[in-house]
Amino acid sequence: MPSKPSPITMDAVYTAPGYLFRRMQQIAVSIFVEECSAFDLTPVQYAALVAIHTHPGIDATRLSAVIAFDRSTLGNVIERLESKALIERKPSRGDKRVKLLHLTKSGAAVLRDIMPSVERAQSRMLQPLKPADRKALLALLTQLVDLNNEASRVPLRAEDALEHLGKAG
Amino acid sequence: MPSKPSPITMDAVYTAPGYLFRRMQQIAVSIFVEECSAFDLTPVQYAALVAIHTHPGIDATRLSAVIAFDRSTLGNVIERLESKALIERKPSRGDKRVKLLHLTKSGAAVLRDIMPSVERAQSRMLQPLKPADRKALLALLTQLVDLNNEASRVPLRAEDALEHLGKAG
DNA sequence: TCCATATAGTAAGTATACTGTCAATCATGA
DNA sequence: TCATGATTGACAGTATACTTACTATATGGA
Repeated sequence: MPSKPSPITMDAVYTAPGYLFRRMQQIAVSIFVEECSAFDLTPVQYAALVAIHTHPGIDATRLSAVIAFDRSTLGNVIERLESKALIERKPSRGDKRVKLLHLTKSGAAVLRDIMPSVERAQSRMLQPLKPADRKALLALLTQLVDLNNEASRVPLRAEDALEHLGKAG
Repeated sequence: MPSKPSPITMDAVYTAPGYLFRRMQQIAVSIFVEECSAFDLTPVQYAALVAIHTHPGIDATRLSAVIAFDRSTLGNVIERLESKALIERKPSRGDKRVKLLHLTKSGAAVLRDIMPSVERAQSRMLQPLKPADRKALLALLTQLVDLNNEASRVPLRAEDALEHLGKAG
């Protein structure tokens, strides 16, 4: 038998996981930007720098798979990083379509220097919880993101990204 | 003594709570939009509709406090809801600055009809976890968002929002 | 070789999210 | 009452995030 629709209250919003994920993401960005204000880097730009540092000579499409960010969005992010002279784009010899990404000296220095601030930011996000709860939340979240990988518009493909090494350039 | 900086790996990104919150938020939006595609409503627009339904005659500033969304952003959201004829803006008699928000008949109908899809979406987000883990994650997340409320740019002020009732109009 | 298909990067369009700023309006206190 | 400061909604500007479409280029098979 069909159940009567329950009256709509704000709990329909406040207790919904989607709402909590959104709020927490906004809080996380806010904390990150605050801790890292001296470096003028957003969380997305930071992640891109790390990935380019870890995969020198990666191209934009693979970069998007490695950090699971949208390809179109990433184009703009790359532009901003380039205009700040933190990265360089060089044409690939093998494939005229792709542009290979490398950190500049300045980009490598910024990445090195920002790390302590990033770690402070990441700590602050979970700070209000008891240590055991921090571990539990992180474990559950890691698990959930992994299990939901295919549900995301841009699934994480960490493996694919390694193929390019040695092939391009 | 100062510790040597550890080499930067992708784990600096993958295991960071901020990164996991971002990924999970994107997955959540993706699932919501998919389940609710028949209604052409975004998660933010849905939350606004619920809040306006629950607080008829609320103004934009209080609405922003009730759902903890940025005031500037909310202006655009309200515009879109109005252009879809889901809500109405009426001038307040008491205060010439404010515009009071109400659902239209159409808005109330959409809100009633979309609820099952929203609930399916919210379920799907946590589906991959075991039931006990879903409860645990939700509890920790609720706690963390609440404890971090003041760290967010737009803290939730559910109480404030109730004051307006009976005063305005 | 040539054609169909696939891919890389780009661009346009929409929707959040936040920063500032501004004019109009309101509330308060001298 | 009048000057001051606060509030409301609007706007401009920047940065994600995603969709669709487009060009240039690669690649595979007939």
